[in-house]
Amino acid sequence: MQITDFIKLAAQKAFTALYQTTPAVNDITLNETKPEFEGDYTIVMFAFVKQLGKSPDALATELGDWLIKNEPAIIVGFNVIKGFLNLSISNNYWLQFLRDNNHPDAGKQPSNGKKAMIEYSSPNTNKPLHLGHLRNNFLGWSVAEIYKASGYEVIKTCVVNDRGVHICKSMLAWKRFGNGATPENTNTKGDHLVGDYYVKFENALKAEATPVLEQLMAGKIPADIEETLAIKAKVFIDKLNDTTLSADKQNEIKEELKEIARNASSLMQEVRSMLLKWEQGDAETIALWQMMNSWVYKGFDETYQRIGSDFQIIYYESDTYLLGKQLVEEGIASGVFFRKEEGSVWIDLTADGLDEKLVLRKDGTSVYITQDIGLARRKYEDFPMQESIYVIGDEQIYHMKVLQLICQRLAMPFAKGIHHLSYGMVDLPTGRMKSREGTVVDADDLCNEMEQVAASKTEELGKVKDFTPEELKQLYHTLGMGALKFYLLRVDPKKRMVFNPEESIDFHGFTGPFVQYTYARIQSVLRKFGAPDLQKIVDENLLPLEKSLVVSLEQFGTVINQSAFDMNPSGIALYVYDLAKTFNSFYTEHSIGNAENEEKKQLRLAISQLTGYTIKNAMQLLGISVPGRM
RNA sequence: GGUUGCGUAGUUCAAUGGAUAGAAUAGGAGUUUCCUAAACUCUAGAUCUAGGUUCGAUUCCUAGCGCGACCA
Repeated sequence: MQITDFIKLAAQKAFTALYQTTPAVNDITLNETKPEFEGDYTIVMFAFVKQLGKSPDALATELGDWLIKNEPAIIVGFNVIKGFLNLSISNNYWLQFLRDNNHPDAGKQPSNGKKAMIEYSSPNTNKPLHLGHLRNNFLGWSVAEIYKASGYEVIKTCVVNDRGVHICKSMLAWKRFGNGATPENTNTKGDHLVGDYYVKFENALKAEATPVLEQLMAGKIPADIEETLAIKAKVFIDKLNDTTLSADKQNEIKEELKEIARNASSLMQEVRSMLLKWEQGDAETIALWQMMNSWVYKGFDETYQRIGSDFQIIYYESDTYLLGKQLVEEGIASGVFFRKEEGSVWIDLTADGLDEKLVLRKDGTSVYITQDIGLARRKYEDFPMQESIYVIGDEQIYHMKVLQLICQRLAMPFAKGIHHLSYGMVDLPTGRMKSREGTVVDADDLCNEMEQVAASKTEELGKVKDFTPEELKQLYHTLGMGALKFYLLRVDPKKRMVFNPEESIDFHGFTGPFVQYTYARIQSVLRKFGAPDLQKIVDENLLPLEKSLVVSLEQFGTVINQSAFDMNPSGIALYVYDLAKTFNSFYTEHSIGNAENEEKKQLRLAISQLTGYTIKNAMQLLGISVPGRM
């Protein structure tokens, strides 16, 4: 049991014994004691003052007295300051903790018998991965590791959006401008090659649509435009003549007209007919689609391997996009959905504060949510889990809310365990990434850059002369990825964040490499002095100076559980950085070699070793590896 | 327009309703006979505005301002 849980339970017993009232454990506020006060843990008394009709200080004193009398082995002293009860934990407890936990699995929790599925990454097959995907991947991987460490059986999954308009655009451009280009004959990574043709398509589309847009903006509707588009265009053109509109509104209208111009183009018509052919199973189209997707997958695999990402089950949208229709039919029968007169099918979510939501069009085709319902069911059939976590950007919060509600209405057993781990967009210091303006940061390029900077900074320091080329390559990879992952994971996922390229490759301060450095430093200590001999440490009074570090080490299990509960790796990053910092600070001033006596030396070695284990395990939860030397 | 998220040092991030709001970085001043100076020690600097709830509010509530997202 963690010491914090122990104290809370003890305090609960104390309340029962002293005041015949038993507060819930969660209502007892327990903090680490601030360094300027004496003690290890602090109970805040104010919450109980009113109910018990005593002053905070009187309560604290009575509680403290009871605790040292009834738990003398653990709680050995207390002081009361303005309603805060500061408790001192016995040195012997901490020493025993060091003895019991000095093993490589430090901090990991036993199995809780529950299963969780984590969906992350979920790329489109028309473009290479970019910075936003990296945040997604790192989050998904990390949360999976955190869940494992807190006792879950975890399965990682990925949903590949491999069909639809976007990939048809790349296919069409390749057919038109490709001249038989392949990844091999152009020496280009497959996902990048397909992405290049997507860009070529967009450029060609722009060239075709611009003159049309200019006419529309001038109030003219071209004669060869499709009728439905012409009607729509007229509506917006009329609005455009309204001079009282704000600049924002005018821009909105301009965007609408742009969309119309794009849709009116021959290129978009071809894309749509290509998608239709795909849906009808046209052999030539399918073959092209398979070939280009296979290029993309090969490219993705390379990137995934490099950034450390894998999946136990991969779902392809082309396999699953028809799922869900059956469930809609069943839902109509059971009254969850209703059919409107013109034939479309809806669900009424007004009782939950949302509106009515379409689940099947009047022509019987599905919408996104239909597929997602089907896939949710499929996932459960493949892996009956209690928790189903979706790592998806925060622009889909509404969509995910709807999905969960529908699953609940359909009485799916896992519905309550659906969590949307939403994360904010990654911005650049100059603003948001825009593909149209070419400011998107490519994942492969970024990884290259991180490793190069790691190399040049390391060489500057000149400490790696005895490394083999293979070791160096490995080290630069470890450091570069460590910096990148730590930088993206240290921020609360739900917040939008700024990615500053220069800051991300900084190796000082609150960074991955700082923690990696501390680990390497500890390994160096252990190489020099050997493993600690715990049996040699018998005097518990040696501990006080190093206690803050031991207290932090003991906290690791609590931090894991909290991070799992919040589905937020940033707590781990904060924790491991703080641990590394405390270690560095202490052992820069108090060297192990100069310890006053052998017992003290062994104690410091033991703390160093456990710190090493803990750093390694914590970093593993972030998907970051640590070098033995650097 | 409706729904929703976010506003904290110059900058990037913290703070289950708790003690004097923490870090990092940039700025200023120091520390290399000693296990890794990619380190350490000082120093200066912040809660968008107005109300409310509370013994106590960065946190909860209401309104406003600013930025974003989603929906039509």
